[in-house]
This record gives sequence, C-alpha cells and structure tokens, in this order.
Amino acid sequence: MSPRREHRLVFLLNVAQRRLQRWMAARSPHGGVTAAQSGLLFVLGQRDGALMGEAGAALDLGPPGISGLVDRMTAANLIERRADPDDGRAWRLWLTPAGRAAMAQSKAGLAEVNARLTDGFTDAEIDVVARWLATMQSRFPKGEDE
Amino acid sequence: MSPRREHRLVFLLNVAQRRLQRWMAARSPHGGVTAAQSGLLFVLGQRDGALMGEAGAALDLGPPGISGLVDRMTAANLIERRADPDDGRAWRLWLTPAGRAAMAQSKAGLAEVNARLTDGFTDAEIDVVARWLATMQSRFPKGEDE
DNA sequence: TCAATTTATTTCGCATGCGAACTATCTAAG
DNA sequence: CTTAGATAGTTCGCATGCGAAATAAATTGA
Repeated sequence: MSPRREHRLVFLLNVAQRRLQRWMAARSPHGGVTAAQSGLLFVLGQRDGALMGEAGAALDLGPPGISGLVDRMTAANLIERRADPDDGRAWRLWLTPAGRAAMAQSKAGLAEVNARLTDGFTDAEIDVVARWLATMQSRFPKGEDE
Repeated sequence: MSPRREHRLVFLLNVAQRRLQRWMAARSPHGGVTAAQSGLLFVLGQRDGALMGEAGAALDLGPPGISGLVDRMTAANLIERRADPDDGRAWRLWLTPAGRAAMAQSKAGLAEVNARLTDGFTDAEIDVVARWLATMQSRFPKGEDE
C-alpha cells in the first residue's frame, strides 16, 4: 500500500477514454463510422466472414455487445450477416463495398489518432503505457474475481 | 510519423477502461453505487452543495451527463437537489445520509482498485502513465479541434 | 433414438454519456 | 423598462455495452 501513488488513475483513465471517443465521433465527416464500428471493420478487414462470436472476442465484447453493433452496422449497410452453411445457430459477417470504403477511410484517420496518442512521448514511455493498459486487462478480468 | 509505435493504443485504452468499469460494477455488493456515481459522491464529499455545473465540470461531464446521473442518484436517495436561493435556474447538490454512507464504502473499495492499478509498476512508470492519460485529455479537447 | 447439455445469438432492461434543441432565469444595454 | 444575449438545466434521440434470461441449433450420452 504505497502512500502517494493514487494519481486518481481511475478518473484519468475514464476521462481519457471518453475524450478520445468523443473526439473520434466528432470528426467522422459523413454520417459514418464511430470508433466501435471502425473496430469491427478492421477485424473483418483481416478476417472477413468471421463468426459474430469471433469478432466479439477480437473486440472484447460480449454477445449483447456485438449483436447490437452488428445490428447498427447492418442497418448502415456497412456489413452483412450471412448464415453459416455448417451451423444453423451461427452467422458470419462480411464487409459490404461501403464497408470496405469506410474501413479505408477509418484507416487513414487512425494515423492521426495514433500520432496524437504518441507524440511527445518516447518509445520507452509508450511501451510503459501499452504494457500498463494491457496489464489492466488481466488485472480486471471478465469472468471471476480476486 | 514513427514506424512501429502504434501498439493499438486506441483499442487498449478502450478495453482497459471497460474492464475496469465492469469490474467495479460487478463488485458493488448491495444494489449500489456504480463508478460514475461514486465519482459524484466524492465530489460532493469535498464540495457539498455544489452546483450541477460545477459537479459536472469536476467529472468532465456535459450538462446531459450530470443531469442524468443526478436523476438516477436522486432516485436512489443518495443525493438531493435543492434550489439555489440566489439563482432561480440553478440547483445545488447535497449528500443524503445514505449518500455519505455509500461514499465511505466506495472510498474503502477504491483502495483496492488503486492497488490493482499500480501494483507491479514503479512510481516512475505510474507517473508516466498518469502523465500520458492527462496529456490525452488536452490532446483530444472537448470543444474545438486541430 | 432421445434426453441433457453446450453453444451461438438475440432480447430486454439498464447505466452511461453525447449532441442538438428547448426552457427558464438572469444580466446588460439602450 | 424592455429587449437581447448569456447561463443553468432539462429533454430527446442515439450509440455503446453490460448482465440476465430466452431461443434455437448442435453435440454428447445412455
């Protein structure tokens, strides 16, 4: 229990994430593609035809999370749900042409975001940040506790 | 444009925040007090009787954000909205006894969260993380751009 | 074969928080 | 005084994502 180390990290983390989210949302020009949605586009860009569960795992989303995301992106004509031929329960997700275009555009935008996320910090510092963020993932696990 | 520095920080930040949020929500025993709500409790613990706008600023929330949070916490009997005697538009927020109790409990829980947020990292590393998070706040500003 | 279980996804109700538009109230200027 | 802002909150519709419960199809065992 170190005495003077609580930099209000909980709050800082929360605010940083919301600010980034908000900023990305504000600068998607057309009517399109929020941060969460671009995440799914990228996943499908690498693994088109993924199962919903696979895509959800890649984005760290539970079943209700991807289900909703897919609903919205299907409505926006960015992706398509097609039944899996071998499993009647499962659906596979495919990019539409509009989805591919949106992905390309997002990819370009991501470059600037990454610049803002790293400029002014050394590689070593960014490594520390990345390692810390990744560690928090295992330290606040999904399923169980303690 | 540095070549190999995009650790997928956008994604890491998003996931870390959601994991922390989810973990805190899962372990609030009673029926009570989410992370956002405990934030407002702490603000009022230091500044009981704050205006909604002041509380929102302290939590980096816009008007709709605190308005909703206050609605839910008022319904849960954690805080009270009382008209400002000098300004007919404004409301001041006050902790109820239940709110004070919940705050004390949250404060205790926060200790463990802080431990999980810092254990295994040196003070210098935590400083880097805190500085990075704070920097992101100014780098992805609320109002304008560029 | 048929019941029990597991697995993939959906649905529901909820908390959070945003932007845009609206309502009061207050303040300043003429 | 009266009108034109500015300011404090609210409301609405939306996106995100969670936990719990439901649905349906697949798999496993007896």
